[in-house]
Amino acid sequence: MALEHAILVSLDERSGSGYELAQRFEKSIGFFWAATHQQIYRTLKRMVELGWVSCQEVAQDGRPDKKVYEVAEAGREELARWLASPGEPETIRHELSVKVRGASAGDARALAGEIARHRDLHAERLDVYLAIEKKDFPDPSALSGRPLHQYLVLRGGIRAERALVEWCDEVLAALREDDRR
Amino acid sequence: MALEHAILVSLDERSGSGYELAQRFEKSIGFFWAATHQQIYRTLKRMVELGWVSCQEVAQDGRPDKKVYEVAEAGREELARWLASPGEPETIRHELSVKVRGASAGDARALAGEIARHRDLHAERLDVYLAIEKKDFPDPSALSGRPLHQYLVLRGGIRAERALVEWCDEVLAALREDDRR
DNA sequence: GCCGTATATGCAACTAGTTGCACTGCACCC
DNA sequence: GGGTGCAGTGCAACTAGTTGCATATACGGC
Repeated sequence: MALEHAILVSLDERSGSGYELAQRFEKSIGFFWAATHQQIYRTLKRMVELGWVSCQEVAQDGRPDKKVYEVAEAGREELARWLASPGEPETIRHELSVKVRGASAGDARALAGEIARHRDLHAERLDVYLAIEKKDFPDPSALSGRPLHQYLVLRGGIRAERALVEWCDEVLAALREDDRR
Repeated sequence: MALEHAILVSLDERSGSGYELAQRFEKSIGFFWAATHQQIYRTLKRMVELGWVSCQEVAQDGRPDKKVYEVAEAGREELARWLASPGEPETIRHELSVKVRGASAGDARALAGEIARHRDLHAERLDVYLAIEKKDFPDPSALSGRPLHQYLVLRGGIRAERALVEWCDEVLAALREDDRR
């Protein structure tokens, strides 16, 4: 499992509470590793037991107390070990492809609507990524170390979303053409 | 869940046993929806209970008996309903991106080796897809209906693998450059 | 005072997916 | 007659992920 490791990576960048982590998984880390707050809280608990992170309760005024987590020495070791260890390529589960493949069993027009919807969702995501690229990484060739790594991951997101948008367009064009005949 | 639907799509193309389905998930459907034989057998059982597929035991000579599954009327209806119904975009879980983002916490050289390995895996997959494209779809503009849909899904695989190979190359070049400085 | 929203954490029950193993039948080879 | 390997089905136990709900503090608006 990699959720532990995704959390280690995030806490290594900056210590924080479960709540803060959940927000990062909403808007940054979550772009390439999705997780709900439930998963995060449960996993943090386990990681404390493993000694990978340490936990400190912090009282706040105007807000409920929070538990701030920090990567421990054992966590840093585990992270380094995991980074270098071979992993399987992802198991692919792409629902939209299943739908396209099954198109003959249903209404091709309705399916085209669904694909157009996904096309727009991916185009939106792509725009978000491109905006981040422009704002946070105006001069990529000057990057080094951590910011470089963050930039490279963003580049992966851009490539993936762009590929999806283009594929949706290809599918839509082909379905339209097939419909005309 | 979409495994039921992936199975419906596959059985709609051609009826078959759990074993045959498991093989298709290894080499064709599995390119975009992964499933083990365990999942398939369990799900087929459930689908019989739901009335989505019918099952017939077939004696074979020289081999153990098998159960051949076929899409039932209710299954066809369910498939048509599902095709037109909106689905969420996939929850992304891309381990390699997590590793790149965490690169600063470990040995960048070792990580580069891991990325190169994945690059080759994706390049291999890409070659497989391109070979299928060349062999099974020599004239894409003439395609229609089911073969067209199959071709379009293959095109998605090609685009995705190509994007991954190119991203790995970009990451490797950037890490090398950063290492030199 | 009540409602909505944001911060903050968590249990319980469920669904989905993985891993390891077990069994049968038969063919083929040494 | 013993091993290997493919075809074929399946249970049991586990890990991972989802969903619905519960709880508490506190700020601001009506």
